[in-house]
Formats: sequence, C-alpha cells, structure tokens
Amino acid sequence: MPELPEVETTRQGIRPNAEKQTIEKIIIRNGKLRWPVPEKIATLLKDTTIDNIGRRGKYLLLQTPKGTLLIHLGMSGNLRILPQGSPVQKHDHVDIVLKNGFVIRLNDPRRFGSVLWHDINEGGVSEHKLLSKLGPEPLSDEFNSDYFYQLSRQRKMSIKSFVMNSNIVVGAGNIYANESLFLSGIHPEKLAGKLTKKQCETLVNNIKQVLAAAIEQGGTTLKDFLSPSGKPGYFVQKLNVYGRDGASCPQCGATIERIIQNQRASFFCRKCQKK
DNA sequence: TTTATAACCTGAACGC
DNA sequence: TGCGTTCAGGTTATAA
Repeated sequence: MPELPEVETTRQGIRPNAEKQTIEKIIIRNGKLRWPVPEKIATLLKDTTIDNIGRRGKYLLLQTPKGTLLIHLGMSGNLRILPQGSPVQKHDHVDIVLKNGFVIRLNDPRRFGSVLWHDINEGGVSEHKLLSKLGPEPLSDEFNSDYFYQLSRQRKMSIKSFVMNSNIVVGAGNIYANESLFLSGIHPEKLAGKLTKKQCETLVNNIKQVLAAAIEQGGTTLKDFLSPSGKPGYFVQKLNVYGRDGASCPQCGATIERIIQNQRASFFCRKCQKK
C-alpha cells in the first residue's frame, strides 16, 4: 500500500495527537511481522515521551529520549491515530497507547511491515543497519541530476530498477517510478548507464514533481489506503500509466502496455517512451 | 561489485 | 457457491 507520499501523509496525520505525548503502554498482539517486534519496547517505552515523529525514506521514526522506534508499513500496513478503546480489528498487530487518550494503531494484513528499536546507546538512528545505506531523500537538493548521472554510469540494470533502488534514492516505489518514467519519455527497460545527462535531469525533476504532487494530494488511493484520519488519497485520479494497461496513452492515444520487470509490473507507452 | 532471484504473508479479484 | 490461480503499493538476504 504505502509509497513515500502515503508514509508522509501518515506522519502528518498522527503528529498532532502523538508528538510530545507520553506513552502509557504498548500492546503487541502479533509480533510476527517481517522481523519479530522486540518485546522489550513494551517495558522500555512505558512512561516515555515521543519527542518527535520523523521520517527517513519509508521509515517512520518515533524519537524518544531512550532511542528511536522505526516503523515500516511494508506493502499493506497502515498506521492510524484513534481514540482509546476503539474496537480492535483483524490484523491490528501493535498499539501504542498514549496518555492523552489516543492510540497509534498498526494494522498490516500481509505483515511485511516492521517495528524495530534503535537504542540511544547505539548512536544516531541514521546509523541503523536499515538506514545507513539509504540514498538521499528525493525532494532534497542532494538528489540532483549530477548525482544521478554520476551514479548511473556503467550501470547495466534497467532504469526502472535503478530508480526503485533505495540505495540510489529513497521513496520511488512502483507507482511513482512508472509515472516518472512516462513523464520523462524514457522506456523502463532502458539501461541506466545509457541515459544522457539531459535525460537524467528530466527524470530527476519528474521524480521530484510526481512525489511532491502526490504528497500534496494525500497519497495514492489503491484499494484501501487511508490516511490516519481515515480519508482516502486522491492521487490515483492523476495516474497516466500505472494500472492502465490496455487503455490509451493520454499523450498520443497508443495502447499502454504492461510488462514484468524484477517481478514487478511496469506500465508504459511504447510510442512516448524510448529505449 | 553488480545484478537477479527468492522470500516474507494475506486477501481480493477472477475464471471455471 | 466453491475452488484454484493470479496479483498486489516493499525490501532484504542470498545466489549467480
């Protein structure tokens, strides 16, 4: 479900009721997520205050004086802020109960998500194994055409895989990778190392624009994405190619095609996007 | 070192 | 209705 805009929407949604609030208790109903949820957080974080709710890539970071709780929503996760006592539903795996009467609730049917702990004694959270190798944030100045061009040289993987590689840049998931490539007129199977400087510039700009626009719209609603307030995102109405195989290209009218790359669906217009 | 593949798990949608 | 198949928004560990 969540790509970066959805994670950012989630962050913004839970902040008003969760930041600067004190944890009353943590309930782990099913700790068998992608990695086991460390049971010690229940005792460790009792009576601790959430100083800040940040984000790095698709990881939500709940910072406390004792360390940071890393939450990843995987493919099907969703984090909502609810009044305490809200009925527990299927796949509600973890509750962070706050003293202000709200609860941060993690629901994740496929359990590809994760809840991990980085202790303050282990240094800054950016040193965490899962964060240390991540590429720059897509909307930062650090992610620019020079950086992208240099890293892509000699690379033989497809540009689609390259864009989706979180070591290159975080946050460009399947939907937004497809959309950015379409807007840039670049075929998803083109080899990363074959892009010209100009194409890198166009692509970088489009990745930034697509993600910024999606955040603005509150994320993409596919199936069941809801922001923490329960509102759906509206970006799906703006998709040009994703999920539109068989339909006509909004630019030229040719038929949108669907192929599988790295076990993920790619959508493109053969006429508008060149190898 | 780089790239490709398998794996984690559930549920919705579809065809028969 | 029911059963089997296919597909899904992510990312890591391991193999090649």
